[in-house]
Amino acid sequence: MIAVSEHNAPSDKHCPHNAAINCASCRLSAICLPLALAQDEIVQLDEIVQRGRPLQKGQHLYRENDHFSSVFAVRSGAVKAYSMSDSGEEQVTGFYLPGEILGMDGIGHNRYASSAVAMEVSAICEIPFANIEDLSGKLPNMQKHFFKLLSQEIVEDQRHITLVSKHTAEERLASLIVSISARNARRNLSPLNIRLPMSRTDIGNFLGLTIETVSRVFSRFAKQGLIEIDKKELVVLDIDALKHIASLGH
Amino acid sequence: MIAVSEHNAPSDKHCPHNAAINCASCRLSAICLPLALAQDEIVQLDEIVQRGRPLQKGQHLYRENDHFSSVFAVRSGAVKAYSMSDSGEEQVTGFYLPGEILGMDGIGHNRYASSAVAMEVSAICEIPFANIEDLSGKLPNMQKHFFKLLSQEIVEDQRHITLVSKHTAEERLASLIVSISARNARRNLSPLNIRLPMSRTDIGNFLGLTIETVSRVFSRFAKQGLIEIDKKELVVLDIDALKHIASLGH
DNA sequence: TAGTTTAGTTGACGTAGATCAATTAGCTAC
DNA sequence: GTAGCTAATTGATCTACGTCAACTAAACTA
Repeated sequence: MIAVSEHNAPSDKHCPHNAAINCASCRLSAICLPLALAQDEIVQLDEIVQRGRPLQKGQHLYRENDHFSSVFAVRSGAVKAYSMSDSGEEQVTGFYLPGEILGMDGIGHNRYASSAVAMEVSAICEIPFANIEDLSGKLPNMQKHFFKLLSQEIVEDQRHITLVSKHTAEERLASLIVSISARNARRNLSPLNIRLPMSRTDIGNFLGLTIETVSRVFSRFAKQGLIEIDKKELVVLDIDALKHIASLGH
Repeated sequence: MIAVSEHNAPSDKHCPHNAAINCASCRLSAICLPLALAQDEIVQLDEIVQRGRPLQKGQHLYRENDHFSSVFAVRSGAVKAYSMSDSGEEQVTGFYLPGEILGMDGIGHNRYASSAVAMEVSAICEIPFANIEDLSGKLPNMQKHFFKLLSQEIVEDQRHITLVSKHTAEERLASLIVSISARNARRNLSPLNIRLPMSRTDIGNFLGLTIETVSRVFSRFAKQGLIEIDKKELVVLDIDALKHIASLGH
């Protein structure tokens, strides 16, 4: 099936280190950090990127309150970020797919404001932030891009606030499906055949719903012929209807 | 009363332009942009800051989708940011008090993602972002500070997501009161005698509640002896109890 | 192969907060 | 002074989603 996340692809499974020897040759370069840089600048970025062993499912990339030192790019797999409130309940703050950057919440106070854990086997690029700051002083493109990245995360978080505070369960779930579909498309994966890397619990937590409500809404969408869903395998049958539901007012 | 917002102070009302001839002498310098800069760097910041006429209540600073060019610092008064969803409903995304920076949501796509409107007569400093980028290239302190500012806004937005998706009406409102109280304290205003610059409608919208629920919770807090409230005049009687409620789990 | 654990589904019922509606109190206009 | 507004409060009722509980089906293990 075309939509299976690429961490299952042989290349990643058998030689994860070779999957991207450098940023210039990485197949995510068009959507990841190199996006904003010129050829010779990518070389400089490349020198500071660290490519580690792949993370196993359940392994943490960093934990809330850890000393902040790096941001991370997902190369394959999927990562979940979550924070713990004073009262001990978990809040999933984001899902990160290949080409996406996480860890930027640590810049403000030199400590990560959230924990990040692999939801499946994942290859990760680590970029020490001190090096990013140096490079940003030298390369205006780099500085501009990071300002943009941070600002875009603000905008997304504000959209998410609207989603969870003003929208129904159906609108929230439709919105998540549409978002994942669009992010799949950006990576040249099928936007209609999706393997959800996260559990119902994570989805519910992220959307401010219970697992039961998530399950019921999935069932309702299936009954209406908008999707087919079997555990984590999701087939989108009517993306336009979902987009319409996602953009509905309350 | 000590807690009245300083836009009512004669100095601001009668000579708003003299209130801060430059950043170095501005009484908000300890909490605003100059915070992170050395003396000689503040001079450079000062050269790019534009201090305009005060905004009247209801006047806009910028509107959603306007071309992005500047970020703004509130010098006196209070500003509300809000965005309009596809479906036309308003979402209040933040309240900005003196010393606070807004407009950074525009960096990512060169258009403001929200509108900003004065909730009362407000003096505003405008800082063209192109100049900030230039200056950030030259002054590492400046670059670092802006990265931090952006990151902190991300962290705050994520806290707000938790607030509206996992907390009760009482916890949300207690949280807002505690936040405004703390921000008053930062400006050396009374943390217990507060003049709320925003309407019940704005509070409800910001917290994901209806105006009726906001009103009822205020009344309940008053009945419990935690606050006294008369329209926009709020006296905090038991800040510890409010902090406790604000940090409660769901 | 049965026994336990974990993720997900579905149903019955309860509740926090929304909705609808009536009332009050300032404010402006004339 | 009173008519018309708008912001806020308070009460009565409704409902979307949460809670509690029973059940199914993988997946793990011993």
